[in-house]
Amino acid sequence: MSKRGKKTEVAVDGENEAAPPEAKKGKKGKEPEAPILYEDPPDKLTSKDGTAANMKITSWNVDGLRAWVKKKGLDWVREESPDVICLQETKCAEKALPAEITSMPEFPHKYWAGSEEKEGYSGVAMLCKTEPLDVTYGIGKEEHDKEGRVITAEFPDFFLVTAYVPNASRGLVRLDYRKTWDVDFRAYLSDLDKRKPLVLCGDLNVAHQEIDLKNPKGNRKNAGFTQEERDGFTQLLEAGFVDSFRELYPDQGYAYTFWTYMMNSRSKNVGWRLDYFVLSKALLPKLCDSKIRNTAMGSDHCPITLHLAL
Amino acid sequence: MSKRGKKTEVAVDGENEAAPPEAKKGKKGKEPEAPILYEDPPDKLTSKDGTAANMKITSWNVDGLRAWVKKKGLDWVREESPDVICLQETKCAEKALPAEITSMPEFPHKYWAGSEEKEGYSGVAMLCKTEPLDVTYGIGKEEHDKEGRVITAEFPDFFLVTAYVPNASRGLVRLDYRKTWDVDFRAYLSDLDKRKPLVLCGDLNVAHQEIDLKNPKGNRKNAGFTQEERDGFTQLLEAGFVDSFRELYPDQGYAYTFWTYMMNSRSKNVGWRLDYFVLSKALLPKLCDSKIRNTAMGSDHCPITLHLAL
DNA sequence: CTTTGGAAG
DNA sequence: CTTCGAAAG
Repeated sequence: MSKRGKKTEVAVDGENEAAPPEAKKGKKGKEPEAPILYEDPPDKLTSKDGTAANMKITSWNVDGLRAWVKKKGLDWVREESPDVICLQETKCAEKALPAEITSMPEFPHKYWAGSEEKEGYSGVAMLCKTEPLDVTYGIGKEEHDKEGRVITAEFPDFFLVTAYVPNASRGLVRLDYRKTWDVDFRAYLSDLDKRKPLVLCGDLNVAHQEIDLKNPKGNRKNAGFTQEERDGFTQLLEAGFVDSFRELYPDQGYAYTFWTYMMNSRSKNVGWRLDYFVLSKALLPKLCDSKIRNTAMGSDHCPITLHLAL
Repeated sequence: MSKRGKKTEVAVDGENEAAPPEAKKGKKGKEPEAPILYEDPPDKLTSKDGTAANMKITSWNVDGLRAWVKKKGLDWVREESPDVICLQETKCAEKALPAEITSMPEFPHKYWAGSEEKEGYSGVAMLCKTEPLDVTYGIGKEEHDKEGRVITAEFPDFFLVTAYVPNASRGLVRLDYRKTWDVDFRAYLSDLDKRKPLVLCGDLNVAHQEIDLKNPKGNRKNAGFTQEERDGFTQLLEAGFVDSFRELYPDQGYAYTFWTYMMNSRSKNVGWRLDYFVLSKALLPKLCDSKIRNTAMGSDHCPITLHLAL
């Protein structure tokens, strides 16, 4: 097989695709293009009916908690000062957590989930300023709950679910598993939603539509943009949920939350929107804003922040 | 087994053994002691009969060539400017060598040996200003020659052998193999010595006598100071070779070439003399000096340099 | 404590 | 490209 042929197995985020289509018009295609960056507008702190925001939630795939702490990720969190911070891909056993985070007084209530098999793989966390009514781990299915991917916290007005959805992987070797996950996870969320509206946040490992990644054409066969994964997300929305960012900014392109470390993708804004706040439709009246904090560094993902007026 | 009991498996190079015995006399043993450092005296550049040195050889266990290059190891080599530089523990396949070293014009003649099985394990190199008459790899025994441990170069007046001797390892799990190695390596050197006198340099992974490491008492059961390894070195000398440093400085203690990265051993000079220039007795009249360059940084070993007047 | 390749992303 | 644990020292 030729080198070019093999390329379909990895994400198409290279040099040639750095410039957006518009910028290429009438150009030789060789000179450097100014990357189109998405500038997160000022936070809107009221809901549609004018109620003031009183709940701020941040989600960040940190790609290794220990490295991220060293890169001053916690300083950014302190500055952002959300009521809840949800972290994905902590890659850290609870006993190996740095004291900087386990002793953080701003968040007295801390919850950790890690992979039971592979150390340093997957893992999510939720840190809260106020204590949840209840906290549970996983989605209630043995086959999915050994990799530390989901924490659910119950608050008076909503469930908060943070998730690190399984990556379909190079060569899509785990796409079949991902499809099973998507079905079961959706069932889990639908059940929760019957009890109380919910907020789902985290790295959902899918770019939903073409607008949600820089290179839709080249990535149709790649993990994160297969038809199966996109359909999974569509089905989630059809089950009564909304993509809060897309709800508020239906036509906003170049708004990504992940850039591969390879090929200087971030500096060229060759990225993907993989991180979401997905809300039960019942929470839509409470939605104030859904932000992409793409200037925050420390991971290959950037944080996202949600404002609710409960 | 208790934690204390387990401690016999690893080298005793800790805090408690930092201070040399003399310094402890009449002290509580708690206050910090000034470490006794060995200061390498100025190089002597003539042999016993007054002939000027004309061959300079340096040997350095670099503990990972690529990291060592990044830490400016090559700058030190350029400054030292030996006729031959021998490197051990390169941990680098030939195809992965940094251009900084493969293109180094000071040494037009470069020879590499790497582990055939495990990538990034073991490996030695020899870089020469003048071309050797012949270069061979290994010691002519299949069972020993798959780990890239020996290069032999023939020069007009001597063979130069550089070696990275197998570590007996934690728990001495490889001590049996080491004993076999010692026998076969000694036979190899004896055979060579029949043809032409030789210089053996490298990490011989043994501290010969108590004077050759900071904590002889605690390390009798540890790799590098077992009776078996020490006897192996004694037998090598009995086969007609001399430890050039010890020959010139019979009573010099605190002269080490290796300090574990653990427990700040180097700053306390808690070390071992593991790197040697061993000479055929016939070369003794040519010996000018045998140096320990313990200010050179970039590895857990320091370089050593030999001056000969051929 | 530090290096390396390997899995994973 | 970067994270991590593993093996090795």
